[in-house]
Amino acid sequence: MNKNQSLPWDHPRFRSWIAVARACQLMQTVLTRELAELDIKPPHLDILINLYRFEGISQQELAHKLLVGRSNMSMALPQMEKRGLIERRGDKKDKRVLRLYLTQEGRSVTERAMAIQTALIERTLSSEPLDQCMAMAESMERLIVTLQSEVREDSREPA
Amino acid sequence: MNKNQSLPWDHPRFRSWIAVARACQLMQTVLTRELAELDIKPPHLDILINLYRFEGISQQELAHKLLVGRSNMSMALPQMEKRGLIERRGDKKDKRVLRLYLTQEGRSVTERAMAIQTALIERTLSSEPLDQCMAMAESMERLIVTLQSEVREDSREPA
DNA sequence: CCAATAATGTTCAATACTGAACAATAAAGT
DNA sequence: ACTTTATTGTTCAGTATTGAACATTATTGG
Repeated sequence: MNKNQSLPWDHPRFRSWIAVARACQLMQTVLTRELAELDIKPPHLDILINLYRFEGISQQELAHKLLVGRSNMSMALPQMEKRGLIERRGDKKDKRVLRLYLTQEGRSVTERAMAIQTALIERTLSSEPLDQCMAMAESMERLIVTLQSEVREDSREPA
Repeated sequence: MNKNQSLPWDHPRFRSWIAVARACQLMQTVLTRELAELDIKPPHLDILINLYRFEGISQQELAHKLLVGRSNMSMALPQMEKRGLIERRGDKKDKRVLRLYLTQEGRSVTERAMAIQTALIERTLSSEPLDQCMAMAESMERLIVTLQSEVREDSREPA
């Protein structure tokens, strides 16, 4: 490895990505703080939002969407069920799978939490022109595809 | 909250940010996997890189740069010291502060890990035009400034 | 039908992160 | 000088995340 020439922070793409990662981390921090009034944390919000969009999803599918392990869901979901935010009902056809639903309370909390998150994002990104945001989104979508194929290279998840 | 009109995923900035967050998460997953051969994880790499750049930094300063709590460093650094990657020496002037240094081994591991990370980023971002990357970086820098001011609003960290 | 294989969710031990309470040291105010 | 306040790092209990081993149920191949 050379003296100075190849230091990572001299690579423009490296610097760019570090900025992305840092912004994400900060956004997470601020979001955590703002969600505190609803007494939920970002991981729970991610779950709620997915249940809001995809009623009756299974634990496995949910874990896959969130890029976390199944055991994660097995720990988190019973908590949320005890808090009355969600419900788990066994699938009629397949006794192995548990299908997930929001309760009335869960739906209400989710809507308030999404309002907070959306407001934070709109506020934070408001200074960036819309076409710049869109361009960024397209870049990120491409990255996601690339990275997902790498992830699936050695963990044999079907989709 | 309206029926359909104000669903978060209809907001372009919201969608953009979700993509950013997802890409970050995936990048982290892949990086974790690729760093496994050096037996370190991303949080340790972040520490190592900062020690590489800023020799003799204090634990407090390091925690601040990494956006984590001081207790985090108090847990992580002794481990890394036992592994022979870093050294902690008391400051001559101020007996409270511990200054951090890479060992020879630590420097070597850091260089190999940075090579892995840089390669991953270059490979993943290679399909994005450089000026697009730079534009993204500038957007992110602005976000970081905005978000940092929010973070400092109620945690009285000086800088 | 029955054995082997796969899929789904659970449990458990290990690891990581946080915030609050704490001990030691330094700086400021009197 | 010395009392008060601030700073630095540590400890601890609580929570989150992971991967491996496991139990239960489905599917597949004879």
